[in-house]
Amino acid sequence: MENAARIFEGHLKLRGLKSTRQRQAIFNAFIESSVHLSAEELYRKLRKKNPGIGLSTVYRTLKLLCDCGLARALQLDDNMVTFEKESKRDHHDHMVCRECGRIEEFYSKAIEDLQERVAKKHGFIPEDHRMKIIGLCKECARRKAEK
Amino acid sequence: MENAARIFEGHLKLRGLKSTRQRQAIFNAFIESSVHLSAEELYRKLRKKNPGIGLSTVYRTLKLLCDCGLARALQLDDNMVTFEKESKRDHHDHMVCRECGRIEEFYSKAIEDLQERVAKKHGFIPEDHRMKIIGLCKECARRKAEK
DNA sequence: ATTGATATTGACATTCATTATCATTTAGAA
DNA sequence: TTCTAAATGATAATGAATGTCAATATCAAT
Repeated sequence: MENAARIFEGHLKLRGLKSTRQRQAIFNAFIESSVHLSAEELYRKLRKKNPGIGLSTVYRTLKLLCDCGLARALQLDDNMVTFEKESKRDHHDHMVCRECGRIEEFYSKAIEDLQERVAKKHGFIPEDHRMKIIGLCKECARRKAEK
Repeated sequence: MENAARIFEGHLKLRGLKSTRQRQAIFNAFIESSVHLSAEELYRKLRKKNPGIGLSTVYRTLKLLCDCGLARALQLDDNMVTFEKESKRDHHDHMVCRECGRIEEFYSKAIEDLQERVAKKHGFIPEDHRMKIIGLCKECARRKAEK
C-alpha cells in the first residue's frame, strides 16, 4: 500500500506537521500489523526494533492515522480502545463473542443505507458510525448447547 | 413503574441478594433520572438526599440493574460509560453530534432485523447490540453552513 | 425478638488506559 | 548553517472503574 504512505505524508504536509523517523516507524508497524490491536500492543511490537520509541508518540501517531482515515478507533473491549486499518473501500462492522472474545467482521450494504436514511430523518448529517453485535460465536454456542 | 421495582426485587431474590436501603435509594434515583447519566452523576445526585452512600455501591448497583435488564450501559462518550433506562419495549439506538454532544435516539425495525439476519449468517447468536451514528445535528450543521 | 451465617457497605487504595508536562531534540524552510 | 516551531519520550498526572476489608445490615431459622 504505497497509497497509504502517500495519504499519511500528504496529511502531515497539509497540516504543517513533520515527517519524523518515529512517525514512519509507527506508520509501518501499523500497516503491517494484524487486524485489531491496541496502542499498547503496537508499542510493544515497535520496541523490538525501535527501542527508543515512546508510548506517548504511539498514541499521538495513532490519532493522526485516525485523522487521515487510515485507522479507526473501536471500543470492542470494555476497557481499551483497539485500532484497525481502515479504508473507504472495505468498511465493516463487528460482532464480538461475549464468551471467548472472538471478533468477526461483517458488512451489510442494507444496514449502511438504512443508517444513512434514519440519520437524515432526524436532521442529522451522518459522518461515521459504530455497530457492534454482542452474542455467542458458533463454537461457544455449541459448547453451551452440549452442556 | 411499579413494574421495574418488582423486576429489581425479583432479581435480587432470585440470586439470593439482599434488598438494602442503599439499593433502593439507587434504584429510585435511577428510575427518576433523566435519560442518560454516568455513575458519577447518579452518585452526586444521590448524595444530596443520602449523604452516606458510596460510589462503589452505585457502580455495583448499576451493574445489577444492567443484569436484570432495567439499565443499559452505553459508550456514547469516549471516556465514560453512560447508563440509561432500558426496557424490552422501547429499545433504541443513538446518534451523537460530534460538535455539541447532543444525543438523539432512534429506532429502526429494519435495522434490527438486518442485524439479526447478518449475525446468523455468520453462525453468531446475537444477544445484544450497540449502534452509534456520529455526525452533526441539525443546529450544528446549520451553524457550520452559515460560516 | 434473637441469633448467626452471609451478603453488603463505604472509605480508601489500587489499577490501568490515556493524556499532560516539559526540557531536550529534530525537521525543514530560509 | 541557522533558526523556529514542532516533536519526542521520560515521567507525572488524570480519572474512571474496581479491589480490599473491617464494620454493618439483612433475613431465614430458631
